[in-house]
Amino acid sequence: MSSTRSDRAIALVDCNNFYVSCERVFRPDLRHKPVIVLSNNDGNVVARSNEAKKLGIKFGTPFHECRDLIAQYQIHVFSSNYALYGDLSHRVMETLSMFSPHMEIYSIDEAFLDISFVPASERFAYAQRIQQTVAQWTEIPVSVGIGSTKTLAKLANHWAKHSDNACGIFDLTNCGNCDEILKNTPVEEIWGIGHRYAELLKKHGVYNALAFCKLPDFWIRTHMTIMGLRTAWELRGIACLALEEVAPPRKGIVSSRSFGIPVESFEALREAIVSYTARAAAKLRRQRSAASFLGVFVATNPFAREPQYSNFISYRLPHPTASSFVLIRYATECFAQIYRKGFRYKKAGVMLSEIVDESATTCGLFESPREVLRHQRVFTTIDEINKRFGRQTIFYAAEGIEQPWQMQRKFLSPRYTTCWKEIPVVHAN
DNA sequence: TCTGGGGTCCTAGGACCC
DNA sequence: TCTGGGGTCCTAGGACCC
Repeated sequence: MSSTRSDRAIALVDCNNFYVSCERVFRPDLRHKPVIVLSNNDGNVVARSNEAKKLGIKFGTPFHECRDLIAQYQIHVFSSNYALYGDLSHRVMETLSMFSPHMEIYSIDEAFLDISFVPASERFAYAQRIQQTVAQWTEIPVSVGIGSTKTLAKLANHWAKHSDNACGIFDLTNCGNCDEILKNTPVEEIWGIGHRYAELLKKHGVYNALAFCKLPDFWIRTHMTIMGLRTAWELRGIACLALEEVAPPRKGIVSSRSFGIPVESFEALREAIVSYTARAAAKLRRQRSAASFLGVFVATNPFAREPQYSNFISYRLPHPTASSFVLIRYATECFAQIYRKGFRYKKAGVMLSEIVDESATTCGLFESPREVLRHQRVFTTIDEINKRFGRQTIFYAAEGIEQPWQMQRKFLSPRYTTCWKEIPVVHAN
């Protein structure tokens, strides 16, 4: 079980309470104070500072359910500011890329680094350097977990944050008693085991990671599919998950939002649909793909006691495309077919699927190649301008100007790093 | 009053075909 | 009376992740 463990070393670097840490970069007065960040539309709590966690604020709690605690303890509240988080994430990842030639950006706040080239005895110090450099260059605190597989690196990261000596670093490749660590890790903390499988395992008397990876392969395979079996092998130190250094293109792209207020009119809802389609199309072009299938959905608020309606319609495009013009045209047509008057809509969205490489796009039978090329030039230009000067610098008139349906973000902080108008100002006294 | 958004993969079962 | 066997494709649903 242990022979392969020391050969390979994967570090999982994870930003601590990432969204909260981002808010604190330009608000150092908020250090050591309870801070929370809300999901889109100021719906639920999605990030909490350690102080807020200690006060009993749980992940995912609806905002309105914690108002009392917020008032009582003067918790600082922020709406999600993705412009800020995305930019700071990029800076953290750039910094991390200096520490390994092989890196997988796993999410907005996590990356796996292959650090097998670092001798076992120096890995802890290496992790410290990572931590210090990221802190100095970006002000974002990170934790580092090291293991011989991705799953073990994840598990190590858990202990980096939760062990008594919590310095934010834990090296499982260099630890005296791995079995003891696995034994102290509850099954629900294992990466790849969610609450359903955790329940199932506990029902069978399996409570910790050590007991889990000692289960017979056949049992795991039968009850938890091949995915569960991979997880078990990874915990045993046998790598089943490769480092994905190049993100594979998305197979589906969804752009959807809940509205800040219920929307009833055909025109306002159509604005939202056009806006989401434009966003999805831009994502599509960014990964150099084209979509063959388009879906549109609308829904009322399932939590409200009022007439409910939801519908979804999909449409096979005449040929794969990434043209916003084309996609907007079909999305609008689809929307017109499912819209029903007299409902208070809360959410709408657009899905693009059956995604192919842009080189596979063909010119439609009744389109002129010149027209298609013209479209491509227009979008390349628009995308470039929006990239340089900020999203929505150029947008479609049909997206609307006022956009009363926009999501609610009452506690939004400035876009300190991505918008000239909101750049921080230093006052000299 | 107020409840997010965006992804992945696997499996079972049905339709259909030869 | 006997009532095959193997394959593909699609879909819905379930599990997971951040």
